[in-house]
Amino acid sequence: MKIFNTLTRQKEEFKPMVEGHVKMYACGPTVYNYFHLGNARPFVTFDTLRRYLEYRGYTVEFCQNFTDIDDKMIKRANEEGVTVKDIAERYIGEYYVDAEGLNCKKPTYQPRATESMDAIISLVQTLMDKGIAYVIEGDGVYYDVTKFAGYGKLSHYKLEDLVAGGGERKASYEGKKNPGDFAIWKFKKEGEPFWPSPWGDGRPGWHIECSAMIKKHLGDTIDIHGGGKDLIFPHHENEIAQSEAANGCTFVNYWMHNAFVNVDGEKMSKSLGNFFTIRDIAAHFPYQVIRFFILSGHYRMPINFSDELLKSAQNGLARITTCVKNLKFVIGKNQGDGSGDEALYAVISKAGDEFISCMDDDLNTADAITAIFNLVRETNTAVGTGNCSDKALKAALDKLIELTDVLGIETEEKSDIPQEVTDLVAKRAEAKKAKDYALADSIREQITSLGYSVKDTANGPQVEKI
RNA sequence: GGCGCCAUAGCCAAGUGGUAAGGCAGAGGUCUGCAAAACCUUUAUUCCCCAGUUCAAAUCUGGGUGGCGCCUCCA
Repeated sequence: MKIFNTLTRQKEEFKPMVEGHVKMYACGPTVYNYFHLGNARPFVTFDTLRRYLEYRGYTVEFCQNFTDIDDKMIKRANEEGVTVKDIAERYIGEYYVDAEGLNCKKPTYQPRATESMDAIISLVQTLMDKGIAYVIEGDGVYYDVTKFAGYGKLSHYKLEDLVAGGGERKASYEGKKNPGDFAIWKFKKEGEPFWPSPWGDGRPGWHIECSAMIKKHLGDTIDIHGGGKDLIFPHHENEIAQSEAANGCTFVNYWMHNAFVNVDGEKMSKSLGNFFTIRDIAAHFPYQVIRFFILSGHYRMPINFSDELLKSAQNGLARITTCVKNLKFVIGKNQGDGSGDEALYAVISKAGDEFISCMDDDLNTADAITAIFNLVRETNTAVGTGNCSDKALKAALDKLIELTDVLGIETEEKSDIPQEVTDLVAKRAEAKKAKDYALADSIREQITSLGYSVKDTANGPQVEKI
């Protein structure tokens, strides 16, 4: 598999440290609110990567954190007059509602910053011991970026440029040795939660959390680290600085960054106020459609969000799910002689190969979906000609479910048809047989009003929940 | 000012040196009592513009134009 590595800015052959085993980390949410579509993109992307690696036989240790202590958490808690912990508990709960809706598998480890204080303090201590961090009285513990030679290697920013300040930069220089220095421990302020530390009560800086949690759960060096592009600098650059300076070894072998979700061509973000939460979108479109929409473009390309595009994704996904439904319906009823089996098996095998080669190419889900669509079309044709055996059709069905499952797209339906509906379907079939179409149509209306649809096929009436 | 990304049909979107995938929407047709689903046909002599390299470029190089992002919390 090839992965585009932000560090080298090229696609590289992916080789995990230990054969057959992958350690990966993705930055999780700051739990002060519902998450929006832009936030969802990395969750879905890296969940898909994880699923694909597992599909290819790797054992994956996947860690995704919860940032449950930071300025926004505190602000939110103060606004509502509750504790930071209350806010965290609430939005971690809400996170799971949406993440599960989007069919993101639970990561192997989901550490919370507030439950990782030992690891965080220990890492700060190491940086202090090595003379890389320093204390600013009444402020916090800071990282001296000039003490790490590799600073800037991920973002490809030069320290001079950062120091020069590039016009827009408004970093406070007060007390800091260099403008690029950043807080790894912030001393407590009135009304803020704090934890004891050797340098004074306080709370961790944002960047140190990830470094500490990665070290604790995955080790000093990991295979893959992912996140949104906007985290490259300063967040991930700082993680490298902290971890490599402290541990004395390579921190991450492959850095992956997804592009943004745009609205009218502009980045969806909380500060611009042009964001749509997953919860809101889910009120209009099924979660599966949202996931499918995210995966319909390559993760390093920006995608635009609009109602029209979601609708288009919904129609496209329906093509796949309809195919699965139709297959399930026809298998067992079909009288095919098997003369088309060989051709169908070839199509199934080809689709599987194509899917893998697309995904191997830097997780090209857009192309992988094309492989699925090709399988759908060929399968529909096979069903239409009616010359395939149940066994071959079942193989097509299995392959469709297998491939969509790698993408985290559910095609399985669990709804049972109530007896009442089944009876009506039978009644309608009789009416049709008697050519009493008026009655047949009125029964269909009854079925529809009960929330089901019935369509006539060569293999009899097919019922499904609307 | 520094660093970087993007520009392909009505819309979305792959392809990144070998002669334009796929999806949505539209049109026509087949099937069907009707409906639904499905299938077939159809929609870019051409990939923002200009120049160059090459037998060959949407793909490489240079220069434009337009849009976006990071450098500050941000997925």
